[in-house]
Amino acid sequence: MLNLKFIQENPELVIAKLKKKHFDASLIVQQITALSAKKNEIQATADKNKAEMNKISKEVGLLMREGKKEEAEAAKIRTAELKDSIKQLDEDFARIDQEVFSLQVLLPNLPADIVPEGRTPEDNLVVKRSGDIPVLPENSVPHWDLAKKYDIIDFELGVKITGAGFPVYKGKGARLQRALINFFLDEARNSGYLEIQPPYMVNEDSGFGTGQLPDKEGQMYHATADNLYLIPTAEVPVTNIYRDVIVESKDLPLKNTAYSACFRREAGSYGKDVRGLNRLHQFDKVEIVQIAHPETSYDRLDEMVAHVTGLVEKLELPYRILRLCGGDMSFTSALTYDFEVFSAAQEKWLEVSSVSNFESFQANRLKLRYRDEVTKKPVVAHTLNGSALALPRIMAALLENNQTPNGICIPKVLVPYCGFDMID
RNA sequence: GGAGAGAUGGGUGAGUGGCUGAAACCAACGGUUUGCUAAACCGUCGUACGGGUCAUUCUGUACCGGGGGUUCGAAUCCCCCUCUCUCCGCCA
Repeated sequence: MLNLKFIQENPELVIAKLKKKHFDASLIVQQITALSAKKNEIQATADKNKAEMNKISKEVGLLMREGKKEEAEAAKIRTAELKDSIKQLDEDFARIDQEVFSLQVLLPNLPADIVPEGRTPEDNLVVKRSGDIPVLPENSVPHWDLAKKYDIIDFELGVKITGAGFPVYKGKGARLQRALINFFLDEARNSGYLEIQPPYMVNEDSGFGTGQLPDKEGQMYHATADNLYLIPTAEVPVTNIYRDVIVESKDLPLKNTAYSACFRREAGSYGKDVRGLNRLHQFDKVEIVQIAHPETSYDRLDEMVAHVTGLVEKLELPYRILRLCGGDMSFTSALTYDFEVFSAAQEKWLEVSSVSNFESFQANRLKLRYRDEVTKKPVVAHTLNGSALALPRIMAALLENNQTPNGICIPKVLVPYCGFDMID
């Protein structure tokens, strides 16, 4: 969420910047500034009353000790009135504070200046495109047919055991998954990321910290008996490591990576987009997360984009990098680059990574700060994260693009991880 | 699942109604001393929100797991919740 003081001091700027996200913030901002002013006024009065109350209490204590009981009783007379007033003011304050907060969380993050104008995915800016679209042999088929042909992924079996969107990987399919996970984790470690193995279930506080709660609970699986949520991405548990933490400035940037299974309800998804591996309820992903100094967070973003670029290039997949336009960005992001690989049999680009700088938007909620080296005061840090990478669509593109009449070729870089160079 | 104990600042840990935003020690930071390191000594050493000078400062309030209550006054007493630990049971 946006910082309250920032909204109060820059209402016009907030409204203007959010126009790029096609979000009309004028009413909310106006309500926030009006309520905040009222809130401050109430606090001033309440604090004054509390100060007087504290003073009286102290006096009563002294008088009692001196045995001046009557004077003490006299001093008490005023407290009843003050007490009522304080109670009322505190209630008003809490109510308005809650109102301000619930308005505050409605405001999306401000897009960075270089975010392109636009509303739909068509308006995203292609900043890079690399790799040749493969020419597939005759009778080439999409990955779901390949999965069946070589018996490496069984979608029907997943339906039997759990339901749609929970595939069962078998044999070389399972081994290829495992190879990809290890490859991605090793690459991240070589780029300086600390490997983390996080919990797959999180509590409400964590869901709130990264912004899944309160509004996006419909996208998470909820274990109601224990009130825990299955993670939709490792971003949630990993970023929450730093919830309510003040880190040392010299320790920035903090770089973490984690593999996890990810669970998404994907309520409302349907049609050809969900065919095969294109959209699943459970999938594997290696995530990279950085906690950065505000002044250098965009350098860190570039570094993360370069890291992901290295991955898709080593996998020899044709890819493009998009800078998302204002209308296609997530609520929480200030700048996002999407990576898409070309899936040659489906003949379409598939999103395999999304790398974002959230600036202080997440950190505000998380209360994640660093201590400034000069002022020694806590300052809100910047958070960034990206997929590096999500497996299913990588798998889809690898299977489709590398199919030959004799089987599916494994990219060289994965052969040592797989222990085979061909699925046949 | 059953029984018991507990939750205090970065850590250990004192504190059972006012002089406690909180002892002491450790860690950290700054300094003195020193050829260097160490030791010793001195000092600093919470967060949030608000108000005034808006520059370094000054000041009010809140916070001792969370919420509520008693009281002029609560870390301290009462109630509820959450979590942690120990023992027993079960178990990868």
